[in-house]
Amino acid sequence: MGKKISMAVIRRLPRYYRYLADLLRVDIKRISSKELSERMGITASQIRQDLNCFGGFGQQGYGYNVETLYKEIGKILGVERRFTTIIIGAGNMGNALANYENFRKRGFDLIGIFDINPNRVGQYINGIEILHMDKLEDFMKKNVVDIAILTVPSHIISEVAEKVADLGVKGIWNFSPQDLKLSHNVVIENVHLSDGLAVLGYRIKDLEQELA
Amino acid sequence: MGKKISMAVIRRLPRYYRYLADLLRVDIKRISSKELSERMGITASQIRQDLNCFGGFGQQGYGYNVETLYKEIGKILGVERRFTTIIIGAGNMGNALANYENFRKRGFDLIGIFDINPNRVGQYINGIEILHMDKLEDFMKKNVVDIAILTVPSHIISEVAEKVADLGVKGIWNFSPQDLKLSHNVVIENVHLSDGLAVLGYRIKDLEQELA
DNA sequence: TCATCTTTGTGATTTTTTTGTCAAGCTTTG
DNA sequence: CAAAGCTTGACAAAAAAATCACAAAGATGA
Repeated sequence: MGKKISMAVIRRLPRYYRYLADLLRVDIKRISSKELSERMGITASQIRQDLNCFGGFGQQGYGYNVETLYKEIGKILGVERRFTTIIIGAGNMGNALANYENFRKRGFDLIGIFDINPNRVGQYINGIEILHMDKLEDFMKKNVVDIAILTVPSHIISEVAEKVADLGVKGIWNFSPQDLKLSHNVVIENVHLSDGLAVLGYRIKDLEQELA
Repeated sequence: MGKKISMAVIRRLPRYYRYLADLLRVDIKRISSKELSERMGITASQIRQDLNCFGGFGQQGYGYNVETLYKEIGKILGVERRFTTIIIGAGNMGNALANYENFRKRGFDLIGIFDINPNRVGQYINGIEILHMDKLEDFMKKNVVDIAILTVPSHIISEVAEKVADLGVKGIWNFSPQDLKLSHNVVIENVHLSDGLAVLGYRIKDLEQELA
């Protein structure tokens, strides 16, 4: 019955969602796969095939209703459901993420921030008090935490990951350069910012050689 | 002659590079595609094929010399060449990136930080003074800047991008939620952190349904 | 209302990516 | 130094992803 949808498609959904939000903002009511393809720089065919994985949102001769499509993709991504998150590691990156307003709009509610540094504990970020890691277990017993955002140093990442997994998080967003792998039934997304930068470097070198 | 190497392969290189760095750190001298495949969770066949795109670094019956391979991949990625970078936008994310020590190790040297906020201008991050955007043009005429890291609000992103492109950057690392597209010969990597989070949300929902 | 246009959804086709297989060749060991 | 054991590189096969192409159906406009 449920034909599995490929990750390639899933990873494009947030991008569709962003473009649709842009259209909504400028009050465009309908859009054809052709026009969207021009804006996004992908083929119309791919757009139609992607969207069709989730059901026929379009209408022949008309295209897609922007608002409907936006809501549908939001539903697929879980914006409606909402997820609670905590940040562990209130360093520079943790701080930046805690201040990122967009997450809330996309369905993610930050409900706790933890650190081990006594200078940080007790401070507030974006209205949320930084708690000591000692309080983590207690906190997670009193609150449902869907996602742990880990911005801790590499050398403790797996220890912290194991801990939050044991305490019942459903997903981990890992910002440490160390890849994470757990046995638990926990979904993991590893970020690796510098990988993107490295690819940028490669592409620059490549372009230079091509032009030379 | 030069058969083009696919992006799929390129995007895996930084990951190989990280794993090799780990091996070096624990003083492992040689590694077979088989063992590396077990550590990385991909097939040995893929590793051999990936590495072979750039030349035969391995040796039958022995495997790959970790140090050699590490250096070779570093060369491919441009670590040897090094790139100069500036950060535009000294907000939370700009601040976090400016403090990220790993970039230097990976071949990227931060040489300037710019902002428009008078409270930020004059402050130092990681030993670098935040300059006012007014100084950007002058700075870029006196210094070769390879990469501009843009952590500015969406509504000014394309303006800033155009500017740095005109002033000669070769690459842009874009952290604004708005996709960038320029006509110039400038390489662009869009980051979109929240897309990753959205995918995490999807995968959690998906797993829950599967288990239900 | 009818004819023309537009645009979707879908199956077929092509391209790309990943995986499997094995001869060739180096390493290791006694 | 010969035999046994590994492991690569290359090619073939399979799988996955992207693109093409078109019938079907609604939209538009006279």
